[in-house]
Amino acid sequence: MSHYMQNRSMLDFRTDPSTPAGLPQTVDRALRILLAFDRESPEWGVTEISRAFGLHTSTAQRLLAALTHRGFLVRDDSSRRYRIGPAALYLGRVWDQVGALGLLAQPVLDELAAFTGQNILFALPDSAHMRTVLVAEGEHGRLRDYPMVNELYPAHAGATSKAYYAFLPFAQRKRLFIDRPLARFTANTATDLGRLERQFAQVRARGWAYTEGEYDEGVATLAVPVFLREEPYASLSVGWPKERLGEHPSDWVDALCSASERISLRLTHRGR
Amino acid sequence: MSHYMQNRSMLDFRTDPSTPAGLPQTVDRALRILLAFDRESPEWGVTEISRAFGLHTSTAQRLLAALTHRGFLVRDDSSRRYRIGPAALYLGRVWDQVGALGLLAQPVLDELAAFTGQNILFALPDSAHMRTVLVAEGEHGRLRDYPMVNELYPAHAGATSKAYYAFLPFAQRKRLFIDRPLARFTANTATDLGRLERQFAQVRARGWAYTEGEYDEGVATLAVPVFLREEPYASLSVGWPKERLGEHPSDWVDALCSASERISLRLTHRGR
DNA sequence: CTCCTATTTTGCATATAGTGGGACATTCTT
DNA sequence: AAGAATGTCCCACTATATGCAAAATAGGAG
Repeated sequence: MSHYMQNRSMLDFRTDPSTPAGLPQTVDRALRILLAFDRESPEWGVTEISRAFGLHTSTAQRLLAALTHRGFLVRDDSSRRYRIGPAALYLGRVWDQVGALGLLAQPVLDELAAFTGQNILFALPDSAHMRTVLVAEGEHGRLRDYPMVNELYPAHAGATSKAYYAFLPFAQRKRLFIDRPLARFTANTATDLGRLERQFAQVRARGWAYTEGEYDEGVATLAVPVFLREEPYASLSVGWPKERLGEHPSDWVDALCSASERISLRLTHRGR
Repeated sequence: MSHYMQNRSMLDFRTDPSTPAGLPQTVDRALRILLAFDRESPEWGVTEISRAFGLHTSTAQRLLAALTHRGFLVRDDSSRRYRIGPAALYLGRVWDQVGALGLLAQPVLDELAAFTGQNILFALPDSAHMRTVLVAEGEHGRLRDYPMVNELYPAHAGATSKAYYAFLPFAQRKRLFIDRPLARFTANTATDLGRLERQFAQVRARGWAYTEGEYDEGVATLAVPVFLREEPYASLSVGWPKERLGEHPSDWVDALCSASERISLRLTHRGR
């Protein structure tokens, strides 16, 4: 297991308490407050915020009101507590619509494609599948050979899916596979839940997934997860036609891992 | 066509230029600047921002830097222009993870369910389908009769899908239906592209969709679109078993439309 | 290549504008 | 009903964001 997965919970833009000199401190405080609304603590009162950030209640109250005025928070009038507001939905849609993910990650994929010479794939989970959202073409792999944007791969077949779903909490993964038979695509597809779970365990132990023709008969794939803070977020993979097996796949593990980490860093607004 | 669809582009939290007295103006400026990054203008320079908001370049520069420092924007060093940052992705995920949509919309659905006595459904588009994300149970409709959360309905069958897909730009809708045969679910399912497109046109003209047993044989559905700013965002519908047809469906059109509008208002941070 | 223009960045003095203290109001507890 | 905790409002003060001006950098034209 490569080293990069240890420090996923480092300091990032959410938790760093310092306001760099010269920047409007009021704005920075407001943004830090906004980022405090997460899954673990989705609701905050004025006093809680003031304590958590060492501010006067008066100040906290005004900052919360300012965030609320633009829809970043909403206030429940009966409980007087604040929650995340519709501007969060709006920003998330803008992120998608302008293809911001691509602007951040594509350069990393392109480097990988140049390094390996093979096609690179970036895929996001989508209802018990992985959906390719970014691709980079390597010199030895014409895109027609293999992946296109917006293709779907089932959760139980192929390294791309395995690298992601292996790191989902067991309860969530289980829910995906009960009541649905595991379709067989090739002779290598695991159609037995026990065997599949053992494969996932191996992927977790190694930190990467390698499959040969589990979904597409002639294709070998090497994949690693991409993390967003503590959670698996996406999957990054190299794919190549099996007959060109020459290169030893483990040669690319390090490159994939370091690319995955760079993307993670960018997605949490650390490293460039 | 009911009246509510006229004023979709009213003033909302994004465009209102006034900072209410007592609120920290710096914060409000920063948030307004952040909201200026949308699909139409995804990139801004310091001067552009300063002109658009009537600020000194110096001020604009510091506010942009503050937003960047917390990951809400990213700066392209070569062009010195700013784009939306990964904090937008983060906030969007928080919005989803804490079920903020439900907190905003569920009360409206519950009222509708009480008013109509039937089951109410709120569905979001999901790769050529509609996925139910919120339901409310009416006294005459046990949930078992009809909808559950997380069910999928194909884009070409049933009022729930029609109300949404009718308002997609033609080019986008077309892409969903080419190369895929339209599956037939019942005798009423439209499997011909021309006929389907005429149905969409009718939905647009009326502002609502009504179908009987196009997907589930025994079910009648009345649905309206929910808009987010200018774009269709979701679908809101009443469903009931056809044998209880007694009530005239058009009685519920107004209630559905006004509920849809209330949800829209909340999603753009106007009305309560 | 050099000059010119447009844009961005930095430093600093000023006064605007955010802050914290505290009083008042409200809600929840016991 | 009394007390505790939380939220809101108002005001004086000075911390802090601002505008100015100059320097630095980039881009375009000749």
